[in-house]
Amino acid sequence: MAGVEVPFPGARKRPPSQADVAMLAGVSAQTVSRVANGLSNVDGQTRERVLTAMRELGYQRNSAARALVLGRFHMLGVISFDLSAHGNARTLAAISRAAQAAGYSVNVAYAEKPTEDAVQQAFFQLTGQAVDGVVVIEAQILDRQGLHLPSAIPVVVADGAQNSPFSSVDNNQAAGAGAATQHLLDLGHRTVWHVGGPEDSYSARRRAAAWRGTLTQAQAPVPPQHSGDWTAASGYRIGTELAARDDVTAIFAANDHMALGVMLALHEAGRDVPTEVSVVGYDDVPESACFIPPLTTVHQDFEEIGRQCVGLLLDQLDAGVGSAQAVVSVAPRLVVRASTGPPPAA
Amino acid sequence: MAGVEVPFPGARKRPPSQADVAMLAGVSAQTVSRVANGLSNVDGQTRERVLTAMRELGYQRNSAARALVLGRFHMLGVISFDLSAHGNARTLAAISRAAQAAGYSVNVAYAEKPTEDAVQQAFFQLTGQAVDGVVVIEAQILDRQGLHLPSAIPVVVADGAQNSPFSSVDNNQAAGAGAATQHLLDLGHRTVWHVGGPEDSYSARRRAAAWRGTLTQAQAPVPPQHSGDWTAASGYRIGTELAARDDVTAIFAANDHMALGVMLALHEAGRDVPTEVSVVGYDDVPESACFIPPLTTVHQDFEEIGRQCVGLLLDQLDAGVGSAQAVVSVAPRLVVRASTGPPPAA
DNA sequence: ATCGGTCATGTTTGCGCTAACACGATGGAG
DNA sequence: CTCCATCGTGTTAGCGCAAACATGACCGAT
Repeated sequence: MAGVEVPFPGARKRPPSQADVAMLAGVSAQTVSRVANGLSNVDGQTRERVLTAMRELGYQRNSAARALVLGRFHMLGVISFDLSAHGNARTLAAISRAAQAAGYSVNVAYAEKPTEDAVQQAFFQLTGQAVDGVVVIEAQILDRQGLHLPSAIPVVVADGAQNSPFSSVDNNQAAGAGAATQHLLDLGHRTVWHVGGPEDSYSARRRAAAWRGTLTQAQAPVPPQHSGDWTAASGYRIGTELAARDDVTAIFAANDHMALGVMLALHEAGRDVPTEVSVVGYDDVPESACFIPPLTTVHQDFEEIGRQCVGLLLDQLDAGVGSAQAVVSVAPRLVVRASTGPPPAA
Repeated sequence: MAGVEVPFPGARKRPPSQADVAMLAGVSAQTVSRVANGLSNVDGQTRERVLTAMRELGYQRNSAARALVLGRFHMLGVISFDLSAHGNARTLAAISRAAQAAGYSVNVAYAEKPTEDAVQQAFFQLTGQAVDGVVVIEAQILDRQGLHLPSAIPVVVADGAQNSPFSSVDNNQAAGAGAATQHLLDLGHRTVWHVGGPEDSYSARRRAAAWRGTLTQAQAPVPPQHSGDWTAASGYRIGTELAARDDVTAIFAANDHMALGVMLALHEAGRDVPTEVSVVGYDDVPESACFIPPLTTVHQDFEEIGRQCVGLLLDQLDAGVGSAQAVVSVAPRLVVRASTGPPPAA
């Protein structure tokens, strides 16, 4: 009997607005706005009445109207190419969490292939959908300045090219890959073979470069590099070749899944891990501790990556887009398990 | 040197509006709107002039203003609990793809735990951020009607409870788990042991129920069920127990990662797969073909799930929220690999 | 008592867009 | 040659919100 407007099915075309709440609470719409925004200059009793009215009507701010008037959307865009890759999914989750904590939502645009066209399209989709900033996960081609950004929108690249014109956050891949290689050398291996990721991936390139650099610095011979496509199947294929060579005693794969494929190939060739061949991966996917044998690998802190991405983006938003370009590196950590050991006695 | 306005740093406070384009093209804002929406009743030459002006200014529709006036946001919300789980990440990717194809964006809300509070909060975040519909991935507690939805918003549940008040899309888990169990029985195993997922997961419950049902129907004894938490580590822990029992010759794990842990435990206990013990997983994660040995498992079509989710949501949007509740089931497929074989000769 | 200052609240305005309507020009039917 | 439908285009209004400004009540200091 009171003014309680029960939303019965089918009725109520539009959700309640500030005006509705204002009417019910007997105040002006502006006062409702002040309460909704938590401004201090509202009388305690008035605020209570407004809050009650809000609850009664189930009022929620219309974010479109709010965005329209503020010019800010409180939404971040994420462009990703392959969410079935563990690292990318984890990074997205972390970005989402960090954004949520900062009061932002995350809008995901999925680009099938990391071609320039696809990225361009994803950018349009996002800016068209009203985002305040964009994170690109594992961008491979963003160094091409050909990207025509519709407006001066902040962009942060996660695990992308380091020479890109954008701020970037990534794992210190050089440190991780270097530690992995050095670990094998320290065990006494004469050299380390590398199963790399795809050539067009900057992550893969940086891991390979660090592998090569570490070998060179240790004056170890640098074996020819093999390149897979991150999948276990490609690791298996390359592993088959490597298993056939007696002089291969240590293999560093650019990710855990390829390492898994390598180990299967070694197993089928009758070469034991780690007594005959040592294998190291990269990523520390949760199940790598249960590989046969448990895999020595490099652990990455995706949560930190996500936090940093969102942090940089919000910084740029506050400081204006022209602000300084930042490059943040997150330290990885070598996790030693049972897949590595000293080389067989020569 | 033409009128191409290059966005130089710091300049240009606000992006161009329809009015700006209209000015440049010498038409009214309404005509620009018509062109932007692809309406037919615009003269060819006029359209060209407008399009040229749009390109010159780099015009993009302001989706906030558009949403404000239309009451539609062209955005779908997705609530997810654990993106590091392979299936969830794949489902999200598929939803994103399908949504994009339908002209919708995807807003991801990450709920840490599938508690009612967290879901409620995620819902508020999404509806507050202006979405037209919501997909909940792997909801565990949505049967509680206690969920207080802010408005009559379409909701579809992917892989959640089947008795929920919402439309749902999921894998036909009964068929998949049944096929896995039957496969082992057909090979001659007297019975099949089950390593289940967490008790509060509907997916896990349904797989376990189908396993039990298949055994019962075949008049095979039903061994006690063990429950893990989807991780390889929990599979390993349970696998250690099972490996100690001589009467265990066939194990069906509720996902591939737990199967991996089980196989490691069997390996360490000196029990060979598949000659002594057969193992089947669920999910067909891409790397399961490279487990040692390659894993027999159940393949799920995540793309189809994503498509169906988006389809149902858009149907509800068009038909009104009161429309019929739909339950869609996507058929899984048993993939037989090297981890299963006949039991050892008794 | 008078004044400037503070506080709570109301009023006005416009963000960018599209639905609805208005209007003039054209064209075929009568 | 008139009439009305059609077509291309312009005009107006309002979506829900918050910034800017306006108002009036109250206060302590003079």
